Amino acid sequence: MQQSLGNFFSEYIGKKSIFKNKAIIQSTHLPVTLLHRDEQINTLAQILAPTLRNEKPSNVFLYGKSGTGKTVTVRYVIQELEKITSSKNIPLKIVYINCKLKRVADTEYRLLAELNRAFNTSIPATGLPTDEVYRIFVHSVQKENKAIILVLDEIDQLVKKIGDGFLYSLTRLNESTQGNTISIVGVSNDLVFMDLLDSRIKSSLSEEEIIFPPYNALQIQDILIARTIEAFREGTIEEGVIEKTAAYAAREHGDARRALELLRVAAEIAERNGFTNISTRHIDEAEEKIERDRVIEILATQPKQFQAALYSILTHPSKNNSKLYTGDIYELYRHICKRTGLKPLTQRRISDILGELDTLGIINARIISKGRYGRTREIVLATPSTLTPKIRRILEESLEI
DNA sequence: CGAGATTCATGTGAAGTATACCTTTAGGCTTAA
DNA sequence: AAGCCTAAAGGTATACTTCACATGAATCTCGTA
Repeated sequence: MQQSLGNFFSEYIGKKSIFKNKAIIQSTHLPVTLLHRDEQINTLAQILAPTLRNEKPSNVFLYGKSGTGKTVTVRYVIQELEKITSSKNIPLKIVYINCKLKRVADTEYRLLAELNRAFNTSIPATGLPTDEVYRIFVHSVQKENKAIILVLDEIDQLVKKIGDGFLYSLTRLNESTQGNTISIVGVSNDLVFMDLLDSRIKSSLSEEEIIFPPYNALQIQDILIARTIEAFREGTIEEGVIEKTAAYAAREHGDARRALELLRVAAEIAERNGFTNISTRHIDEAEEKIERDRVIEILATQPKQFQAALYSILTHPSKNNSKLYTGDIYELYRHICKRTGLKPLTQRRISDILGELDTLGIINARIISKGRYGRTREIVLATPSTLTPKIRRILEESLEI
């Protein structure tokens, strides 16, 4: 056994890797040139350029569905901007925050705390008044004495959750930081997100807007080819793989990030199974694996109560696939709490939790009215049924059932 | 038969509570002069 | 006397509970044709 492991390792070294440079297709990689986004890059650069002359640039909003290159464009422009500012000693600081990450920036307070962290000021998780945290932030800004560009990625998530008040506070911050301007670059996946905003905020925040249209299949192919040339050894990609990947991605509103991920995971699968080439079959496997990993990742990081609620949905004895309703779930949930020693929450709270599980995309919880028989959420699992046993095992383990 | 009232099961908003954690402050102790 | 530590006081954010009211179509009621 151990002998063969040694063989395995030495063989592993001897084997030629499919990858030439794996980092190229990892999601953190920032390519040297961005394809098919010249217009957006130029516009954004023009908007932000005034910082180079110590003038406050307009606030900008970037729209576009996921994987249309928003984040990468921002990162690219930021990088170039920072190169200039640091070489010419222009006082500018750029802060990038992803609002989607739970527990990092999903309330106003936590966003502020994160902002302060960017200025190397640590803020306790609780205990301070929010306006105190604002004051600390203003103080840090003045101490650094630089113009600030604040990039808020996935800002729509945050606004949906806690409203738009914080945006108002942020724009007003300019009045209290004498001389040091703060500009906001908002990035949103939601195209109609603006409608949720208060009109005052809307006008001050979206002085400029940049739209990111989805890539079409050909553009995705371009992107994939450009990356694969650098990332993979020559001839490791079989005929039709690129096309198939692009087609998959185009089906999902032209999501380039997804396409690249698909390709990377496919390569990993191929390599692990001892293939020297990536074939279309690996793409299919990759698609499955990505979905699996995503669900499992979400699951594992959920609080116990969420897991218990989900477990109720999963194990509810609704034989003939009949629809599940909040009441049914809650009843079973209480049972599960009793068995696991978990303190049962109220139905009110479970109602909210079901809503959150819905936004996480693990379940579909549609609110319906059954007329005479009341109003409730109609709940269906949103995960592929092949995953159910696995999810179940994970939950059972975590809940110690 | 059809318009309007009723009904159910739960959605939803607001206000209150428990918990965990923060800063400030005051008192007591130690230390150095 | 100054400095430091500790504990209590006073305050906050967050997750949750409690209370009260809102929702909306199936069903019921009852006047009318």
